[in-house]
Amino acid sequence: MTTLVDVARKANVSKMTVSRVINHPDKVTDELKELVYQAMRELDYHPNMIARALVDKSTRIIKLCILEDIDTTEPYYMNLMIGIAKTLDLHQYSLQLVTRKNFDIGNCDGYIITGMREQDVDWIKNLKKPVVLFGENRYGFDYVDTNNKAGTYILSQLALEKGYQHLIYVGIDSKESFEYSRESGYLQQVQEKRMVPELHRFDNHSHLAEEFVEQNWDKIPKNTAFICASDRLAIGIERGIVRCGGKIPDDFGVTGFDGVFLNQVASPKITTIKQSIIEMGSACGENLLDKIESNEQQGALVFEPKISFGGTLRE
Amino acid sequence: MTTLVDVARKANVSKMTVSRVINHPDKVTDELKELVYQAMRELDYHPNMIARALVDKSTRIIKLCILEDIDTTEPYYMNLMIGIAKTLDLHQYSLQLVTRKNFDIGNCDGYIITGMREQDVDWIKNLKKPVVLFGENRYGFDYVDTNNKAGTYILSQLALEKGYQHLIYVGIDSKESFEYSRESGYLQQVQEKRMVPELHRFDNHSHLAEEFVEQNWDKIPKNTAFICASDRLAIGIERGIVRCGGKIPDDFGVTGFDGVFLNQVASPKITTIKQSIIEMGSACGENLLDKIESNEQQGALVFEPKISFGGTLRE
DNA sequence: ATCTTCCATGTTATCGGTAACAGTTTATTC
DNA sequence: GAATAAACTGTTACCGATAACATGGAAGAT
Repeated sequence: MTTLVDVARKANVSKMTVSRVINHPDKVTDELKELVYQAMRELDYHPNMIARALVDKSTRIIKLCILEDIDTTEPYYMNLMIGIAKTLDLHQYSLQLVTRKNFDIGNCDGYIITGMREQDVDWIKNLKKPVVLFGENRYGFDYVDTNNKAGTYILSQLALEKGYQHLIYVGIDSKESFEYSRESGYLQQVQEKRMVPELHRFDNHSHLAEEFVEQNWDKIPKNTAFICASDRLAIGIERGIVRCGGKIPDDFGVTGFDGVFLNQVASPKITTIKQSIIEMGSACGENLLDKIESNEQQGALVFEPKISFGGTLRE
Repeated sequence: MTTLVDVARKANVSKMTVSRVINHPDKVTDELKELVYQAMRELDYHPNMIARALVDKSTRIIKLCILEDIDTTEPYYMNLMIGIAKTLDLHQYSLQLVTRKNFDIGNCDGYIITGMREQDVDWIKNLKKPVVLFGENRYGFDYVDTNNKAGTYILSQLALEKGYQHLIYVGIDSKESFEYSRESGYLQQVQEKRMVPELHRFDNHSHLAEEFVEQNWDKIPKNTAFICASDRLAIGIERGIVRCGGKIPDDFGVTGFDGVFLNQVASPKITTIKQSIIEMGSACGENLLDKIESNEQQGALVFEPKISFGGTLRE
């Protein structure tokens, strides 16, 4: 492996000059810089990150901590990791997957945390390394997320444009920030149109939504669209309607949120918000690395939602 | 952060002695060792992996390279990563997720490769760091996998015990080693019972298996069990049988292989081989780390298959 | 023309460990 | 009991980089 010294020898300069060419190129004359660059090229030199890390007491490790139960069937986290890993690789950082349990084993330069709930706030506040959350929050932590409010807002709008006359919101029964945002997107749309909002909340299981439809079938008028906070709930609603003999999308509309896996087994497919988790993961990594290098708050990174058209809203 | 020198000072020895207590404890007297251990405890000392890595030119990075298309809906790779990460964490290694494209960016101490095909063999042979494959192979590479042959063998056996009188094997149309093994497990069972084998092969898509059943429905006698090389194919067979009016499990049996995701949406659930990918991932990590530290071939690690009972074979 | 000041470069020490060698003590041998 | 081997422990150099300080020469000030 070629080292700084090899390059220095070849370029006839001290190794410090080489180091400077890499880290503070403005402090070296163009002439020498050219020599050094050439030597680096000829020797195919790549700085040894380990040595550098030893000096500046860094680790070049980023820990990804998934606080939710990850034993799910969703490719969500896989995509997230792929996205993060992609960025980190480019900057020669490596990704370490940890759980709350082995969180403190080994050092790192920063954290990406996802699935944060209220109870985790203090813990996160006390972390001594930069943190970026994946998922919006209202505690001032930097984060990356889809614009949740805009998502339900535009889906509600679309449903109304398609002529559905009642909009029922089916939310997740949790106090997480994204849920509030999704609710408020629906509410805003409904209020702008001077309609009466109707909200229901369940744990995020399709069968609960399905039961809800079955038990309230007689009270649900035709021409209703359900704006759901997740694809999972949307699938449940869809199944409930089908089972009760309702016609989708002619008499009833359904929209979801997520666009990851479940959408692929539903029939017809749910019209939903598509989130490019990979892309968002990349952004997450970049945000964190910027933060590490600049030591400054980077702010939130919000992705504008895109509708993924399925067959659960009229054409 | 406490260092070797801090510990040495506290224990009144040289830092070399502390280093030896950690790496070659047999070369230090018990008396000093005790002193050092105590100092380490009191100071909560943890060796700096970066410094160590600088000396022995290691990186403490393991690259996981997934050669197949990972944009699937299976949680398979997620589980694999969780398993690997678990072990690596314990040994203060970190996991880097790479694709063939960015494979060479940055150094590492070893590779875990999955999804290898014939065309990758030469490339893998030329890698200069230890490699463990996830998935069996016949090129002499160390690997971790389920005992594929035993899997179809015991499923075939089970089907026969349940009284099905014909066994049809539905395989994946590929030349990968695991497929050969699964075929041979079926074949061995069938031959032991002096039955006539019947094999069909398709790309690993459920609809192909489904079409096969529909097109050959009249030729398939009652009391047949289908031994499938994947859950995906099994689901297709199941759907085909249901669509043609066949009764599962009374008149027809179906078994799969994998037990990861698809099993959860099938109705009835497929009787299949359950693979604990997480556990296998851990084993993979351990195997590789042993190899790195001992510099010796570790051999294959084969997990014995376990049947996951669904509703596609008679009670 | 001499004294600063500034800028580009080189030298030294350091990060936290480990290997190789040196020195010291204890045990073994004849 | 002196010579020699064996067993510990300490010293020094080094891994590959960077920061802080030292040096030397050119430009600017007086």
